[in-house]
Amino acid sequence: MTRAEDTRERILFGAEEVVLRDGVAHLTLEAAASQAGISKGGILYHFHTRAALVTAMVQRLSSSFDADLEREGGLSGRPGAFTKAYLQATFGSSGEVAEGRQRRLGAAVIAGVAADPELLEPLRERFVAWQHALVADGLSPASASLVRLAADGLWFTELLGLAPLEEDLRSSVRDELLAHLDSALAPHPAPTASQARTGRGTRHPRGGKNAP
Amino acid sequence: MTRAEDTRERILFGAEEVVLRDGVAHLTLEAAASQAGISKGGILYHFHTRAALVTAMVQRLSSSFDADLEREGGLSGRPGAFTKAYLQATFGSSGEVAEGRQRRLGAAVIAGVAADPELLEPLRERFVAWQHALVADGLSPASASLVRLAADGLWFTELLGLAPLEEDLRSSVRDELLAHLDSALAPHPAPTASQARTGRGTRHPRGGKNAP
DNA sequence: GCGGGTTTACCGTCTGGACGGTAGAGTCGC
DNA sequence: GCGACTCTACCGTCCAGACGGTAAACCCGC
Repeated sequence: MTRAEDTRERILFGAEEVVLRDGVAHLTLEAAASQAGISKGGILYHFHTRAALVTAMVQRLSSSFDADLEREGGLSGRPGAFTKAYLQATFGSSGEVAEGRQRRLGAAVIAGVAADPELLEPLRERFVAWQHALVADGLSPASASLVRLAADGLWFTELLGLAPLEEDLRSSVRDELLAHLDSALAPHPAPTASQARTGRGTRHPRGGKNAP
Repeated sequence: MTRAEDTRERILFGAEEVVLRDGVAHLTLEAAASQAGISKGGILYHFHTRAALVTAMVQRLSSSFDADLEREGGLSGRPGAFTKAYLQATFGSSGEVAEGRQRRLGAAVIAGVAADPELLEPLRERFVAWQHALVADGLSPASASLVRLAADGLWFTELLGLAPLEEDLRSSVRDELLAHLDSALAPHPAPTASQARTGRGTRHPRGGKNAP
């Protein structure tokens, strides 16, 4: 049991490694095998088909993000907590280590979409669930969705290396999103003298339903 | 000439079609060929190698977006114009038609990253240029980048079908981003009576450099 | 506590098919 | 009749998956 699960982990880890290093096109069973220090037959014992391997990679990704959300307090039930957790889980606390992990996990998506779009189905379902949680988080749906889009955008651009933001700009954006989030939490803040009201633009714009 | 360019277009169009319908894995020369109503040899006349085909798809994507930016007035030089154009070009004016086009063009990215990450190099350069233009657009770098991330996030989630926003939520978010953008343009708005001031949260947070 | 049987975990080889790319022979407009 | 364009074989390679084998781990009656 422990033995087998350990090997499984090594295989998944190795597969991610291959994708990041050589690109998805080079993710063959043999490549993943040798990366994990195992034979091709060995891989096929754990994953009956190549698609099964990729699926496992994708599932690993979404459950990892779920864990992050919980660790960031997204399930506390406090209004805005989920959105904030979504933001923090994506932007990460310390950018250095997190980035590698983000990219590592993103490799799964790349592998998934490359192999066959329908392998992303389980991931799609998770995204729908997250979107549900976001719009029902106590903020206006638009504000929560805005935060989500920005977070997803960050992840995406860093994943593909499409002009990812520099460290300091990145944290400025995060701060700005956090501020936006706070202001969206208190739409009618009974303006207390000098404390600037940051509201408006975030009064509830009709009760949005959620993603398809 | 016209004849050849026409065929070239048909090939690129067909290739996108295949990616969207069957997934990147099925984008073979033969598949693209038969989609374009041509033979494999015919394709190889126009694109000496498969990589050349994918590269052309990617270039088509970025120049198309550049055209959108210009059409949206992004090159007017007015402060904030580029950021606004970036936003509008991504969110599109009418969501129906635009979405198909977005996905169609996104197919190129998928194809690129799947085949070989380094085929995205030209696209990376474009992204860097856009990011440059954004941070130098007259708003705070963080505000401009925030808008960019949200736009990229929208594109990405719609591309992969990862819980894309519904039509009305989508436009709510766009409106909120536009409001954010306006407020970032006028950081010290000399509050004119009842007109709500939407500022703060966007005062310039140090002069961020731009992406690597 | 030992031998026979079963399961688990893995290995190495083989094959059928797909795919990128090549060679060369048309075809057709000008 | 030339050159741009397109076609039809064809080759070599690569890879997923099948398959048969092996060796250790684990029962389990006795």
